[in-house]
Amino acid sequence: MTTNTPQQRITELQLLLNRYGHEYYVLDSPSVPDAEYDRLFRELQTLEQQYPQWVTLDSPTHRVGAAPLSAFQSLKHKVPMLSLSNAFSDMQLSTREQRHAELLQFDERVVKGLACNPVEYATEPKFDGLAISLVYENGLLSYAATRGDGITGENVTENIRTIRSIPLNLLAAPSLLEVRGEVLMLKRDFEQLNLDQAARGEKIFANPRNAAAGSLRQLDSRTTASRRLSFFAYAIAQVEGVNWPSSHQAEMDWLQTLGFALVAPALRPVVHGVDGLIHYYEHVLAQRADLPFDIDGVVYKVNQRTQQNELGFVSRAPRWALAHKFPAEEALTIVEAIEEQVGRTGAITPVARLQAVFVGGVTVTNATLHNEDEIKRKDVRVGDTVIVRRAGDVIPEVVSVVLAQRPMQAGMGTDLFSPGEQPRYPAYQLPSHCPICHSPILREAGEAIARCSGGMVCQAQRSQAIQHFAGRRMMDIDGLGERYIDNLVDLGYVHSVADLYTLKLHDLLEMKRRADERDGVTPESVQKGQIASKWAENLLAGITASTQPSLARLLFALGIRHVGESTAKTLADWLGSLTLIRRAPATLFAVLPDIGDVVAESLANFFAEANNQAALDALLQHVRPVNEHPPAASLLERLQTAALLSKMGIPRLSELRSQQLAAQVDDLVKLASLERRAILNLTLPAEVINELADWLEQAGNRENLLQLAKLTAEILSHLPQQQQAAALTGKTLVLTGSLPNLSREQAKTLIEAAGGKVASSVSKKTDYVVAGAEAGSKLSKAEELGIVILDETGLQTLLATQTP
DNA sequence: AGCCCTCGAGTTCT
DNA sequence: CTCGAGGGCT
Repeated sequence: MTTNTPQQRITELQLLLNRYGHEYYVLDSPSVPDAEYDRLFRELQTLEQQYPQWVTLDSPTHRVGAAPLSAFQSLKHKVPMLSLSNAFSDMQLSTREQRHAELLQFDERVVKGLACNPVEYATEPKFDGLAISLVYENGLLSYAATRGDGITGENVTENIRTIRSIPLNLLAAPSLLEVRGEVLMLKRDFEQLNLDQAARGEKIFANPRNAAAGSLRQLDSRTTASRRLSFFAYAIAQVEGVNWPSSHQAEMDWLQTLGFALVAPALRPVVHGVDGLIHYYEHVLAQRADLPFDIDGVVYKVNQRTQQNELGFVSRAPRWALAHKFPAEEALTIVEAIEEQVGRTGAITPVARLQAVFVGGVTVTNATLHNEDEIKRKDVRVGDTVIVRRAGDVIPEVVSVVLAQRPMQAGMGTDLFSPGEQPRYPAYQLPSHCPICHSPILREAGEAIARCSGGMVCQAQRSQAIQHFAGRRMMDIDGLGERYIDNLVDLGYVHSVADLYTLKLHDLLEMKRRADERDGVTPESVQKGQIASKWAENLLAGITASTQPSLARLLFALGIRHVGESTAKTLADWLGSLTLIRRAPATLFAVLPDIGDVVAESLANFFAEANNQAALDALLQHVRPVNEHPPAASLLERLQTAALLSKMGIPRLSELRSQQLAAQVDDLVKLASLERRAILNLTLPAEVINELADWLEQAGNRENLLQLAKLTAEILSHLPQQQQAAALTGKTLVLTGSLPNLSREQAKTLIEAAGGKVASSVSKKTDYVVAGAEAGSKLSKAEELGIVILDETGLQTLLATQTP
């Protein structure tokens, strides 16, 4: 061996070890014995310790992990990690057409969209692991992130570095490359890990997926390094510096030459037409158990990129790809009881308590039965043997009852009970009264869900209202978990959300002590007391930290029916202040975008309730929304008399007629004060006039109109004086494809800030379409309709233009 | 009147 | 994640 400088030797060892590692972990064909690898590895470690100045980021020694983090940082994806549409095959059905109905539909849509048959599809197994995005800059792994919600993930770079089958530097280096793939644990590594864990008396993982997730979520990457994780690439999200390969298959082949691990080519063939897809599905399903890793289905992608672009996206999923899931694993168990849960809105949900059964990788003991009709349809009874599965691989569900195994019923000659006795296995009956507060349970006509009528009288609803209030997306009160809320409510320390803000340290400690006593938990020692007081201090800090929410969060936190995160934001953005919102009539709410009659009524009803107003007053003693502002300038056009009139629910008053009417009585006050005679003189079709006159004479309508008029005048007077319209006031834009520098969210925020509206689909009313890379069908539609199409620069220019 | 999409609400387990 | 309901558009 030639002797050279330590620096040269370090580089040499790094290259060698990276090559051997690649052979071992990616190609699965090592060219040197493990002992030789270990020897070189130790030599490199020693040298690097002596000469830390020559250690590089991509050194294989970095794979042993770095110092622990205190938390993962969140990281915004440059290109969102989309999800795929799902299809299932119903194995119960006999003909191929019935079994694969959803798959056939997919192919049909693709064929139609491309005018090409048969279409060339790239296939691959659908790994049951964790989706990860890897970003390489000039060939070096610069960061790695989890999928998260698809927009924002967590920075797990340190942990990812320890995965041997992920190259730290690429064999050829585009200036930028973002690769998507799945981190998972091979079955054999999972089994070995559990053996090791058991030997050390540590926790056993339920399945490879959980083991992989648990390992990747370690804050101490040295732990991750000790677990054997694998990575398989399946997509490219960004490339710069070289041409983007022209097909999915070419992308994959290229990734392989760069050093990424892929599944064996036989498992990812390119097939033709729907027959090819079905054949591939059956083929993979048959060998599922023999694969070295868990999969939960297969994925089909239109192979040619030009065709992918042609098909584009529907909302968040590409139209050119489909995840075809295998039927979920099913298991038999017994229904031990059916109990009712009471939700935040009083919704009564029957839940089956099941004899514990292992299915789909976890032990299931509960399964929702959704509602009364669902139970009736499936006829689930206590004592029944049922088939359960994890729907969408997450939520357990009762598929059906095995009637043949239902214990014998009355009159069937059973020895279970004597003649004349009630049948022991009666059909399920929804209780008439709430199990918690005993208020009547009511079910509105046409609704699937029955609700407890107790409102805030019901302790279940009260404590869940508080839980909702404290939630992360609402007031975000740290340290206030479900159990503590229940205790605080049960023991009478908290009756409504405002009470949270007057809690004192000694209240919390006393509550804790009483709860422990009640539950028969004896406080063991002083130490335990310290833990409790630590918890109490944290909670108080969390409560204090929540006193300055945004208006939208506060509105969402109130838990008004039909008002979620997005509606709360609409209200906050358009109306701007709680003072206005809490006394607005339904019609004003209904004027806002995406708020119709039902939501508007729900809001008005909430604020019409004296108790709610009082609770809100109490809350405002402690909490102040920080970002209240005057109503949005663009509210003006929505408040024009004609717009309001068409929202008033006056029979026969269409939008057009509303405009005609508004032209004659330009103000609601005037209209409200008109005598019947005067109305009859208006120039509108006779039947409209009559209906209008009748409507005005009906109880309350005239008053409503006046109230609305007064409020409108008041709002108008609060609107910002400078009628300098923002650049995009009243314009509707549609975004399609991905923009080079702006995420969808950012673009949307900018457009809205300029007074524009972002719609999801192109129609005649669309003013501009902003198209980026991989723009889909929305672009072609825009072209058809002759709508102005902008790129990102065009959008920026437009935003910068101030129309007077 | 009917279709498509988005939003809200409910749920399980680690 | 999934269902159902509400809202907006054709």
